[in-house]
Order: sequence, then C-alpha cells, then structure tokens
Amino acid sequence: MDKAFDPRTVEPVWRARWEELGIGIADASSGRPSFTVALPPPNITGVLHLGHAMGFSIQDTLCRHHRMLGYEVEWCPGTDHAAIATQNVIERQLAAEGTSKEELGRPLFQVRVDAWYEEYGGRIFDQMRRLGFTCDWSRARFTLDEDYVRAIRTAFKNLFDSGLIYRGPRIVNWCPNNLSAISDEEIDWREHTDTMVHLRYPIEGGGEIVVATVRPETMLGDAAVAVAPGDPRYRELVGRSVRLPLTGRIVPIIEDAAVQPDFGTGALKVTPAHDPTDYDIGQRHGLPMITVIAPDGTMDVPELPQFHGLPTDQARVAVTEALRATGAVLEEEEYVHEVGHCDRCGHVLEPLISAQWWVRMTELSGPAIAAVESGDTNFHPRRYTDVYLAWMRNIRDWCISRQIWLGHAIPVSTCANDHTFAWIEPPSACATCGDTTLENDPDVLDTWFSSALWPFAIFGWPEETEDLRRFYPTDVCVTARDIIFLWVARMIFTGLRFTAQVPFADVIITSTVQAVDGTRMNKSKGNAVDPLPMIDSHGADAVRAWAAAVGTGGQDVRFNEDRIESYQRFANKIWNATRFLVARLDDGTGHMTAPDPEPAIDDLRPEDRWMLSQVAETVEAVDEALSSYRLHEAVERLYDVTWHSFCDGYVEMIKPRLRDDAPDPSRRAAAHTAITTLDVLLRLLHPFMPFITEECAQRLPDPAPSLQRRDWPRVAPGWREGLAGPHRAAVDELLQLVQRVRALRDESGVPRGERHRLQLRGGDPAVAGEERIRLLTALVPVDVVNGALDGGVTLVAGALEARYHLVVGERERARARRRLGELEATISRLDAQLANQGFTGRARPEVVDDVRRRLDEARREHAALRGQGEGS
RNA sequence: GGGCGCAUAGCUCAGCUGGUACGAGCGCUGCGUUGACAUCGCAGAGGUCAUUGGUUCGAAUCCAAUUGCGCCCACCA
Repeated sequence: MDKAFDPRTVEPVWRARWEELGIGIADASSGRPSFTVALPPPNITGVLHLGHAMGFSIQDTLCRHHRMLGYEVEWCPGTDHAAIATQNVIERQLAAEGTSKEELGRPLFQVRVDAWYEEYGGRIFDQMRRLGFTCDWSRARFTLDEDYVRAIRTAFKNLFDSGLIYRGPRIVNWCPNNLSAISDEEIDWREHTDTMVHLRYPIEGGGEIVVATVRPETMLGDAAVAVAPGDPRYRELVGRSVRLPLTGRIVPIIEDAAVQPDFGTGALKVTPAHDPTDYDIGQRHGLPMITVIAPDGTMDVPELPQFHGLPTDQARVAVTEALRATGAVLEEEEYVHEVGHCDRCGHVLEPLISAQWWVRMTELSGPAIAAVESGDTNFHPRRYTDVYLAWMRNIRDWCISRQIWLGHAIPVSTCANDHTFAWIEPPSACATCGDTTLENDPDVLDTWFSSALWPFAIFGWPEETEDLRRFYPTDVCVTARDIIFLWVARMIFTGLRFTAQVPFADVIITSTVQAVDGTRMNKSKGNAVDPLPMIDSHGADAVRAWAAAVGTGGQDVRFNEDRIESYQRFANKIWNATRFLVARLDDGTGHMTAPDPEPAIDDLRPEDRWMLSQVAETVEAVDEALSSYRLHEAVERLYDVTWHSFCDGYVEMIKPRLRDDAPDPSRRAAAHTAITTLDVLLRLLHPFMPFITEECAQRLPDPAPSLQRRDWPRVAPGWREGLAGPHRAAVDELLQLVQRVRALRDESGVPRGERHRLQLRGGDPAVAGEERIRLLTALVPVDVVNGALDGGVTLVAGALEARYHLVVGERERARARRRLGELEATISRLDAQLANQGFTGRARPEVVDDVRRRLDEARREHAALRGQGEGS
C-alpha cells in the first residue's frame, strides 16, 4: 500500500468493479422491499454542475445505505430534452453560421437537433459515473423516448377528455425572442429603473385626467381610464370619456377595484391587450382588446406609420417624444420596479393576448394540497411545506403550450367539420365524423409537462408494468429549491391524478451552494465552481462527503474548497489507519488476519470496551441521523469518531499490544477490536465515501467483493452497555490525565522522551493497578511509583489525582494560580445554583445530580491544587 | 407589499425537543521526522452566541421588537 491514498488510481478500479457486479441494476423479481429514487433528469446535453454533484451524491448515499439495509434499490436515471433551452442553443449556433431555423426549415432543423443530442447526449452520465453513482443505468430514460411520449399523450388526452385541458385566448407571458408563451413559473423577475411618465388625457367636454405609466408606448392600445371606486377626486369624472392623444380614440373613464388610489395619480390607463391587470379590468368591463404590439415585440399600429414596426423600447422613446410635442407629458420621474424576463433567454417579456393551451388547476390542486397537509408527502426541511401549500392554494391555470419547434407536439387535431380531439396514436381520421382532412395543432408542450410525469412514466406508465408495480411510488425526491413549483408540485398533482398515489413520500430540498463571494453562482459571472476539477484534485469521496456535510442542513452554504479538502485528508487518514493495521496484522497477503482463536469477552481490555461502546453508539447515532435525512450529522459524527476516537485514541493506546512480542490474549483482543471497529466504521462510511471504504475493506480478513454486498451494521440490544461496563468513563478519565501531563510537559519545556515519576491516587476503580499503568505509559513517558512523592505538581482529572514529579518553576505556579481561580469561580457558581430552590426543585433530578458531581469534582481538584501556586 | 431564512472563534460552518457559558475544518502560536499518516501528531491562543426587551430556577437555543444580509411570492400601472 502506498503511503498516501491516491483516488486517481483507486476510483476507476472500483467503478469498474461495481459495474461488473451489477450494483445499481435492480431486480424487479427479488423478494426484497423496494427503495426507489427517480433521479431529477438533467438536460440531456447538460454538464455536471455543483448543484447536481450535491443532489446526486445525496441520492447515491441514500441508495447505497438502503442496499446495505437489504432493500431492492432502484435509482432510475434519465435526461430531459429541455426544449426551450436546447432550441436556444441551436438557434445561437445557426445565427453564428449566418442562418436561422426558418431558413433551414423544420426537417433540417430537426437534423441539427438530433446531431446535437447525439454529440452531447449523455455526457452528463459519464460525468456522474466519476462520482461513483450507482444508478440503474439499464433503465435510463429520456423524455423523447417512444414510451415516454406515449405516457405524455395519454396524460394529455386524459386531461383533455375530462375538460381539464382547454384552449383559449388569454393574456400570456410572451417571449418575443422565442416567439412563444411561457408559464408564470418561468418568469425571471429583475429590477429595472425606468421612467414613469405622467400623461394628461383631455376629457371630452373639458378638463383632464392624469395617468402614470412606465410603458407609454402601450397608450396606443388604451381602452379606458380606470379609477378606484368612490375615489373622491374622480367621482365626478366616472362615466365621462377622454380623447387619447396621438390616436384620438375616445375611451371611457371607469371604476375598478383593481386600481390603487394611492399609487401614482390614482388613475390608471387601461391597456387590456398588453397588461395582465388591465386585461382583467377589460374583461370585467367588456372593453375592447386593442393589440398594438406584435408577437415579435414590435409595434403593430399600421394606422400610425411613424410607430409601426418599431421595437417596443424604441417606440417608448418615440411615443414619449410625440406626446411631449402635444403637451400631454406632465411629468417624468425615475421609477424602480420588477420587470419579467424569460428565464431561458433573458429577453424582456411582453404580456399579450394569445390563444394557448391551459391546464385547469382547481380540480388538480385540491388533492395535491390534501396530500401534503396529511403528511403523505413530507418536505425536508419542514418549512418548504408552507411554501408549497401557499403556491398550490393560489395556483392559476397552467399555460402548457409553446410556440417553439422543439418538443412534444400537442396531441390534438381538428377536422374539416371543426371537431377537435386529443389522441395517443397519430390519427388518420376524425374520431367523431371520420373526416380525414386533419389539421394538427402546431404547438409543442411545456417541457415541464413531460417532467411532471417522470416518477411513473419512467416505469412504463400507463402500462401496468412490473417495474411500475414494483418501484412506484418512489420513496424520496432529492432536488433543489428553485424547482419546487416547476417540478415537484407538478409531479405531486399529476401523480395523484394518474396513479392515485403521491409520487414520493419525502422531498429533500438540498442547500443552495453560493459562490465564494456569497453571491449566486453564475456561469456568465465566472464565479461558478466546476465539480470535475474538484474531483480531480480531491477525489470523488471528498466531494461526496462534502455534499453530505453541507447539503442537508437546510442552510445555504458558501462554497469553501477547504471543506472538500478536509474530507480528502480524512480519506487519507482512513487509508493510513488501515495501512497500519495491515502492517501489524498482515498474514503475508496484504490482508489483516483475524485473530485465531477469537478472543473471549473476558480478554477484552478497558480500552477495547471503551472503543467498542463508542462504535455501538456511533451506529445508533448514524442510524438516527440517516432516518431523518440529516446526512450532515451522520458524516460529522463518523469523521469525529474515526479520526479522534479510533485513530488518535484507540490505535495509539493499543500500539504496544500489537507488537509481535506482545502477550497473546491481549494481542488477539486488540487485533479483534481494531478489526471490528474498522470494519464497522468502513461500512458506516461507505455510502458517503464509497471508494476509500471499498479499498480499505479489501484489507480486512475475508473481504466481500464489495461493501455493497455487506449488511449495514446493527447493534444488538444492550451490547453497548454490556461491553463498556464502567470502563468507558474510567478510560476517559485516564485520557484526561494524559492530556494534563502532556500540557504540563509542553508548557515546562520538558524534552521529548524525558521521563518523570508519577504517583496516582483515587480515580475510577474500573481501571486500576497494572492495567491503569499500562495504559498510561502507552501514552505518555512516565514511571508510575507507589510511594509518596515529595514536591512535584498535582494534576487532577475527575476522581483521579496524580503527583507528577517535575521541578516546578514560576510558570507552573502561575498556571496553578490561574486554575485555582477558575475553580473558585466554578465552585461559587455551582454553589449558588444548588442553593437556588427553584433549580433544585424544578430541574430534572439527573441535571441536579450532575451539578452536584461537578461541584464535588471542582472542590476536590481545588483541594488537591491548593498551595501549589505559592512558594518557590 | 406579503412570507421565509440567516446573523455563533480571523474565515466557512455545526450546535436535536432550553440544563457542563458552545464545537469542527481552515488559519494562527509553540513543540515534534518514536516504523500508519507532515494530507500527520501533541499542546495552546481565540467567542459578552447581531442588539434590546420578555418568558423561565436556568436562554446561543423559546417569544417580541430592532438592525443588517439573503431568498421566495405578489397584477400598484
């Protein structure tokens, strides 16, 4: 074994081994209980980013853990066609080549898309393998797969036939760049500083009313001026009309509750065709919808040629200028507000009226609310329950049609007799009248419509497949906060609708990783961290352990490479502890030899029991943490016990016992305990750090082909207590004394290896006599003597008192005085606490006892040290 | 405008249902190349747990307010 753990040589070996063993490939026919995770499908042409690395690592950890628990684990991977995102990429390429999709036409465009998927498709899967993920690659799905498409059409048809999908003109979020509608959830709101223009609208028959707007160009489409009902400033004007500048159109002054009297001038210009609020007002008052902006974001006002065809931002300037010329501009002021952008291309959205397909949400949201309220599905951290519920309760109809080229065609046709129907297999004739001149709907579906079906569509739904029966519903959904609405919520209502079951029992929302500077990671800002170089330099295990340590706390984290590095060092520590044990227990084959015969319980020494009881405690703590998805707790605990208790503590204590010339029963007990401890720790760590643990476990006696084939450690009832007995506290006390001795030596500048006499008194009787001396001298160079010692320094650790024969100087005396001061403070504090009737009367008895014990200890130490701060 | 979250050691973060006035990693100081590991060991310095009130025998932990960050939602043009 090399001196340092080298992930680069070890990782490929184990990736290959897992693949050979078929770890990850689920057997639907096994008798085991199932544990299922549906991987949130990344964009098929995507690259692994840090968020993926974290979320996927957590999933793999859960899956590996469940395999060891005896579950048939199905972690189904897949990819998403990401329609708008992919189309944008290809369109940019085409633009760079001086062409466009329109020039190519649909068939050639499709060729480009296929080539793109071909070239980059699945690239992310290869990157995922680097982290050792045990997905069921045999079941990998893609949202454009034939079966998947059938699932989508089936779902669509079901909703369509039930009247839950309808088509209708409404005001929508329109992206003039993609020339498509998008849903409310795909809006990226950004702060803009614009000019708020106050416009004077002349009233027919005299007077004027002033309205305020940041989008003066839309005034060309004004259909009314609205004021708040009962607004005293305007009461007289309601019912009268204004003559709009520039267009000369006569529009009414109306009252509507949507108007905020204290905003702006309290009078609102109403442009029903280009503003959602105004649209609602227009609906309520039967106003005409006057469209003045075309889908491409240019002005559509042929009767006003000076503005016609101008992009809206230019039109804004031109219209304002023209209004100024007519004297209609009263005032202009700077105004900061939020403007909607397309979350895929960043273009400013134009609300406009368009016929789109919608999912009626009222019937679907009810069960989705009930399922979460009742706890059928639980969010972790818990607070996201409220976020979800608030959204679901206020949900509006979902716009699912897109006017882009890439994606699933809306499975709807209309015949010459105007029969519109949805289908699963492309029809050749109208289902109602048999007419064969069918017109297919030109739109495609929102990508999220297909993602919404993911947890059951991957298993073959709507077919009653074996996989579907076996693996659905899934157990846990691990994902990022920003897709709770886009994805998680929609899976819940589609799952309930189509399978009558929640698609998963638990939702784990992982932490968001911020850039080093605390801002959002952003590729274009250049502060994004690429996980692949992290894997290269620190190893996959380190990245995974980091993900577990920071991903499930519920708190966002700043990226901190030191943290990853600390787990790299941890891997190295595990490696070297293993290496040491192999060196001492080698059977000549590079493996540890199990002691033969196995030691009897009575052969176990205090430190063996001390260690084993901590192992038992750790198993319980890790189980507890994992059962509630607190992976960070589990990994921190394992780090601590492995490094500090096992390596720094136990291994140091047993070094003398492992020497070749050490007495046999003792040596066997130490070997047995060390091997057992390492074995359990490796198994507990395996889900988090699979590579290093596999590699080290191979050095144990009789290794399994993979830790994935081993059982998860279990603690028999009473094992911990029975094994530890009173030894645990006694060894801790001794260790505390060791620390005191070392500190004193260090502070007094005692040369390394210089031995002094030491006399012991009192102490926990569980470890006494020769046993105590043996342990003590294994850790610190002292000669334990029986007779009383003159001079020297008194050291106290719990009930244990030691006189350490060291010539004391002023430094040690000062140190003793400091310690005495501390003790006095402690004593008076604890005294006061015990004198307090409120405390002794109400606190739990064990808490009171504990205070008594501490007070007692402090008094004893004080008594032992008294006099030491004086003299020379 | 509403809601949520966070403010703990120089830095990045733990700290469960209130009970040894709080831990880790990095950084810092001193010592150390004894056959696991210098990607290490040993010892140490460093925190009035943002502020102010309240509840309680007892508060980093519960409640309220304040300040400062961050995020989400929202049709105030």
